[in-house]
Amino acid sequence: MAAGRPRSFCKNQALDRALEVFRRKGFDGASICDLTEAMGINPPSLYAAFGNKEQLFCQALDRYGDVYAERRAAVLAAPTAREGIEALLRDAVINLTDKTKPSGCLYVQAIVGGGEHSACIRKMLKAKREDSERAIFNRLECAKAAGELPGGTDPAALARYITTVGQGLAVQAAGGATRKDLDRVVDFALGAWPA
Amino acid sequence: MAAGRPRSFCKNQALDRALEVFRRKGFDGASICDLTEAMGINPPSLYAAFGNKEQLFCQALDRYGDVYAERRAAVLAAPTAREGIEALLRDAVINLTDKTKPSGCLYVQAIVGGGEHSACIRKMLKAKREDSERAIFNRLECAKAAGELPGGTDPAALARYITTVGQGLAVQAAGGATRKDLDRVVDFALGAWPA
DNA sequence: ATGCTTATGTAGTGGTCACTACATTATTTC
DNA sequence: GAAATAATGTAGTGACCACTACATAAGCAT
Repeated sequence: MAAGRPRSFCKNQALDRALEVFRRKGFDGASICDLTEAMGINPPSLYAAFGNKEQLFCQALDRYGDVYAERRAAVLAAPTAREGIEALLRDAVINLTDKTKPSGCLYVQAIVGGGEHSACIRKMLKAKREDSERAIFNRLECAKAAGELPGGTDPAALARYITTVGQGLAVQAAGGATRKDLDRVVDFALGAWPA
Repeated sequence: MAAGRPRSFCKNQALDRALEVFRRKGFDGASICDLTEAMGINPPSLYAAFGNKEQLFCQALDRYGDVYAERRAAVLAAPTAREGIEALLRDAVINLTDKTKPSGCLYVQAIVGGGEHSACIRKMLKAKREDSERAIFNRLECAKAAGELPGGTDPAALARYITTVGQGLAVQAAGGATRKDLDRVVDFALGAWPA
């Protein structure tokens, strides 16, 4: 069994480059030419390594989601749920307004943008969205069990509210809002915390 | 001076059809063929009446914005700011989840989606966004003057928070959230109202 | 070294894109 | 009715799209 010529580029690094292009131009707006140029490879290498444009997008979404799932887990591990959620939103603001990258969130863009994605992409979007909301929900349920939340609080609804605020922040960032603007939004958003 | 052959279609109705296509497919995803088919006209008529694809999109955005500006003004006219804002968000939920139309908001989609729009489109998006936030801000300032809000409240920040929640709702709707889901989000969001 | 396997670079493929030339038709003005 | 004007339908235009055929290069096993 022979092993063949080795790949001359790092798959994850290429994915990160592709992700940036998708983030800046959207799925439809990003051409294979844009992508290959940013990734530093030629079309046949892209297709050999990633399948096609949709599958490349899926893999970029997957990687992007994994990276942020780690951060999410880290900030949610704060002593109290309230601190964890605040950290989550503050962290989101920082990421969304990071000037070294295109503003906004790839997930929000993919959900709202195109609209007619393939089944593979829709599935991935749904899964990652649910992962995120479930992580928040779990933290809240845990908090409720610990007596941090009033008895009447619905953790699922609160989780969805927090998710919605996060998505709103992503839209704001894409529209050019500053970090200061968004931090004040977070201040207000946390005012909804059940007392 | 002669007047020429009259246009055989209603410009506003054609704009509404175009708007629906853009809303469903996004700017990049909507082809001229998609548009002309939905509008019931041929390409030369489209170009003669609207200029080009970008200008058509601009005009669709303009019309869309005007329609919702009216609704906004109507609901914000409620006796108190708190009632007005609640009505605004409840109305948004209803519109965003209207099953007879593609879910979501064209503005949010345009802001978050593509990314590399022409100057004309970016200008329009910015203007409409500011119109919306200013309408909320004005209502809040008026409320503050009337003693409805605590002295320390920053109407600009509150207006941005409300706008952000509305944008988050649009993302949720685009992602398939139900009216019930979003109404519960609004319940929480209003919990942030300064006391 | 030779054969096997896999990645790479060059150079395209058909298809669709936004957009338009042109002849024709419909309407108003004179 | 004739001239002027403007919208319409047919049928394209070159450009760019996602994607690939093919010859070559680079590594491993023997």
